[in-house]
Amino acid sequence: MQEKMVRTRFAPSPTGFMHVGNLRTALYEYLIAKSMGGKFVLRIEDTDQERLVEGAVDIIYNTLRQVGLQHDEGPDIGGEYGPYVQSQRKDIYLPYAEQLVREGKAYYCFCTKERLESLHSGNGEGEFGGYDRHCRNLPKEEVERLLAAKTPYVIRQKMPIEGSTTFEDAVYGSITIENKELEDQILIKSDGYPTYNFANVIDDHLMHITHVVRGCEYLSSTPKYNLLYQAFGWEIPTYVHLPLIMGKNDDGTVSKLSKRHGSTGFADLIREGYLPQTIVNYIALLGWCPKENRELFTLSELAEHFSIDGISKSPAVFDYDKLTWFNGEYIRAMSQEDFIAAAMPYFQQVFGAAQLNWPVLASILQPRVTKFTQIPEMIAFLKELPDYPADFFVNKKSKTNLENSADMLNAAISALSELQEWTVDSLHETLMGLAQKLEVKNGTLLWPVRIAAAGMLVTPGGAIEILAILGREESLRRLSFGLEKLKA
RNA sequence: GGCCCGGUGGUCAAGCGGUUAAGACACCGCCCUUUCACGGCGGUUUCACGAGUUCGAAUCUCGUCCGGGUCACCA
Repeated sequence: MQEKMVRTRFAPSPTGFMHVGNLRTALYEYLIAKSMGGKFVLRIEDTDQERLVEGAVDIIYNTLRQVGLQHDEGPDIGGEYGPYVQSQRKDIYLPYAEQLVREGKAYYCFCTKERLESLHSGNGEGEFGGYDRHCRNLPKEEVERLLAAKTPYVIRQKMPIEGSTTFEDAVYGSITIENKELEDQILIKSDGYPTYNFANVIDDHLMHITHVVRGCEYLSSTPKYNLLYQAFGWEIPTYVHLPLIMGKNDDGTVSKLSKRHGSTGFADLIREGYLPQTIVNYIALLGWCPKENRELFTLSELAEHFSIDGISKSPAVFDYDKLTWFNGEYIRAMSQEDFIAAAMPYFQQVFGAAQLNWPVLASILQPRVTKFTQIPEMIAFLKELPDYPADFFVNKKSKTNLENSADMLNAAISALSELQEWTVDSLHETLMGLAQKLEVKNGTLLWPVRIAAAGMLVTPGGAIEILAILGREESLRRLSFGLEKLKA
């Protein structure tokens, strides 16, 4: 019993933008292949010569590399079934279309765009506005005459007029569509390039793709694919249609995720401070659920646990809150070295080239940050003391008021002035010892110290860490300044 | 509008004829605590509706409603 090697393909068009929906499709294609020991193929679909975008292919490579979706075959690394760029395969498609013409399964169509447009506008809304099959039964001599006269043409597939077509989808089950709903679709465009649908079928067959994985917006065109496979007598692949990713609109409704819902491009999310592995983990769970009750997965763990029967049928709303939670989880799981390295650009945004006690700064930030982009705002107070009112010193729970805050600050300043070493440990020891000596609760001493050191009610980290980062000189300056404020 | 596909809390979702209807995010409360966060504990909130099948339905069937997708010489 030898199973056929599973092969999936990611077939993006180089549009210059990697939508998370596309990325999720790529992810599932990768996971389906890898979970079954198969191969994942990258194919660039650039048959639309009018929409070519400079550098767009590099964006595809970069994105796949950042998230770790390493393909086994593709334009950059080659493979047995290349080339892997459709524009380089241009000559492959026409002979297949001509074969269908010879066999009476397709035909030349000479209709002008103008005529086709009039067809669409002719009947009112709601009517089936498809092609009227004007050229389907043109006399042979007429076809030859028009061809000889170099009349521009397209090649269309003859759809059955009667009956219905049924196909199986691994997610949605058995789906039947009446053939009369199907238009005689164009296979070869007048510029000689194949249409997306046609090239897709030819390439998938030639590249031995076993699982055709794509968004379920293709569900209703799948019968056309099937009919094409049948016309050639080719084996039909396993279809895996994925539920759509939706975005929430302002009015509470949902629709296919698009730019108006916020950042929907991979690059946008990265720019906003999300980690590549966060994005992978989150979108893996949008439309798929593991057998066990668990949410945190690395890419290789996903490949281990993925299975098609866990794919959901219903559309999923993209939730930025949950994505942010995932990001926080990944940030907290980082080693301190990695965290510092990743946060350094944001540190430098505030401090320039200055050197601070990065480990202490990291220790207070890492459990609090959910996106790296939050960092500059969170640490700005360390660079410059904000203006703050004296009543910040008053806190009921810590039992502080204007009078005892001044006392606390006074005591703290004299104790800290004596301090030899300026570290978290020595500061901790000194201030805790002082509170004990003064017979006040820790909060009574530390609240005013923190307020004077930070100038803010809410800070990342406590008084001790903040003093440690500030250093002796700046700390004492800020504490004295606070004391002045209380005396005034 | 035709056709296709969906519908379990605000969101992601488990569930495949018998469950007190998991879990996560978000939200609220408590604890921890020098603020916030982290962590711990607890809580509010769900099977779209109506028939039918069945001893028994979130699970099966039909209808209704709602939502989405699709109807190109785009991919």
